[in-house]
Amino acid sequence: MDNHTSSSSERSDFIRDIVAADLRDGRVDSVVTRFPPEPNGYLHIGHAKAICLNFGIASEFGGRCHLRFDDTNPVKEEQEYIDAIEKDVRWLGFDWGEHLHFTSDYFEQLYEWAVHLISEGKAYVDDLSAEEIREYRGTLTEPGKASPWRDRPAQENLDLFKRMRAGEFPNGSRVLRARIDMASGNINFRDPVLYRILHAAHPRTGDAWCIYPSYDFAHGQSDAIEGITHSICTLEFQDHRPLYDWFIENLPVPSTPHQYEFARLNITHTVLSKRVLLRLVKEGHVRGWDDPRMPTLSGIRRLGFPAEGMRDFAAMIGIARSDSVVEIQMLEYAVRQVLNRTAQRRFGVLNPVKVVIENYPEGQVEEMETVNNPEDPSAGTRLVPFSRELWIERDDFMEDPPKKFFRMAPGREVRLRSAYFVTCNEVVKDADGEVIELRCTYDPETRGGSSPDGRKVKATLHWVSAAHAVPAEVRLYDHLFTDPNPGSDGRDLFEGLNPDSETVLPTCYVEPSLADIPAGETVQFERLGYFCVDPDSTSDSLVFNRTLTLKDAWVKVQAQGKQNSA
RNA sequence: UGGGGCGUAGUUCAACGGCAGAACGCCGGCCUUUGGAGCCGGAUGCUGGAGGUUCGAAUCCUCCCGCCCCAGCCA
Repeated sequence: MDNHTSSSSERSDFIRDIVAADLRDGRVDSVVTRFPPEPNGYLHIGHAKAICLNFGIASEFGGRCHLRFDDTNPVKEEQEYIDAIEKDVRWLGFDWGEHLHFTSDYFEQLYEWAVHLISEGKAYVDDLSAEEIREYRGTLTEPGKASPWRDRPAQENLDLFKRMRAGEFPNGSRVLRARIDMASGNINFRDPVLYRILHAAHPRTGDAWCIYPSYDFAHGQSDAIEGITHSICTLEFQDHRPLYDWFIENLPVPSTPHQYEFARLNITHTVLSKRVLLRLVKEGHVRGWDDPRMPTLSGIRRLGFPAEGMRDFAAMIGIARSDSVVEIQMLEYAVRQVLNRTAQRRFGVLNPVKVVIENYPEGQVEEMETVNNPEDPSAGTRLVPFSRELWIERDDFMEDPPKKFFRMAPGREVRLRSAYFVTCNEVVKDADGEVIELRCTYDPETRGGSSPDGRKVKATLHWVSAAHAVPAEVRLYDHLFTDPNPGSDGRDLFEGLNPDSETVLPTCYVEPSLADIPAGETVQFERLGYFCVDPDSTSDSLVFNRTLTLKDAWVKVQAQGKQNSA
């Protein structure tokens, strides 16, 4: 497999440069990366960036990438999350092959290595409470001081550590600490905790253990066990790298992995923090982890974002070490690119208003041929029934149109896509003055949508035959937060939630070819946007989620009009 | 006030001592049986600042400024 001529491998960044140099100079024989999620929540778009990076590098350089669950804290972790994470990584398009691993697989080895450190006088059991440890640690500007237990003899430490494992002590009563440097400017070196007592059932090891290793003591050693060559993580772990290296140097590990850090992803109008996402779910601001408004992979999948768009986006934004916030428009662009190419076109009317074509024979039905995707001739054509009474979009008519409104208006001829030219002659209103029906005539010579005399119309409208229409619920989605940088104004994050992030339209009409469309499929409703069939959908009651709108020049004209008149 | 990082168009990134570029966004035009898509064109930078080295600095050096991360028995 030669990826090196493909466009994706032309992309470069400082990490790929390092990998290429390590391979070239023989520091590694082949590259091994890993994606190491903690199963304490669902994966989000920020994780997708890391997944694309790790799996992408492995595939571009002919190496491999492991999926490793960093499951060292049973009080926060659940099997549900493990299952969801595996599903999401696969959905994104990546395969870890044989290399599904769990840090918990290494608990016995990690324990032995802890014993090794104790024997060398490089670790000790501390009886201080959590609060005392914090006090002894010092502050950012003042050095810490030694715990009274710091010089405990190795034999006593060994004995105590064994008894910690045996379950003789309650939670929080003792910890195992590395013995490094209480005065270090790097706080991670001030005798970091290696093991804590947690009498809690673990999703995988059950009650086999009541002491669990900390992240610092587990991560690098797990990398070493798996032969990871490049351990890639986010910037907040930079300060941990010297400690990561310290364990690799002071333990008889089978390989010497190295850690590299990159800037985590931030996106406007949303938030990528597991803590906040968990709150959104638990407090009911959204309906679940897979709510279409959530930036989780399960959320965007339900919204209708294709995995390919997500991967393209990851390639677009690149990898760097500076903090940044990507405009969500860039993600949306990547998604539209894919959907424009792949989504079949259909007719759907969201806010229906009735059209009656007075000179069209009552009871007549014509099957109008129309293309499934102008971007892809191989998608073919389909037949859409046309009849005397139709639904069109309420927004496509104005009784008193402003200058730049091209759509239907009294006396104006427009095209019904793939059907006929029609002209509105009369507007029927109800008692409240609401337009309820548009009486039109059609020109039989314009069948298919073009006129033999060559006359033009400015607008083309989508439509659905009333007699053949399939009712559907359509859920309109918008950004979760109104503010591009949620919480930046210092107010509570949740006050900035967009109240209009979801709008449910219960009475929409779609063309009959959509009657049996399966959940998960995405189509373009012409002129409106992309719509994905929600899992709530049944053949009796269709439900579509609006993935994204199409770019709409008219909304810009409207906005400018408002500005001018203001 | 200790330690570790980061500053290049509005945004995300390139440029690795040799004319500061791309993508997204924005503006204008063309085209159009989607006001979509596509095509063409345009604007936008004191490369955070000040010194220095050099024929030549975004790039190397010094100082300054700003922003981010670290004081969990979370990861």
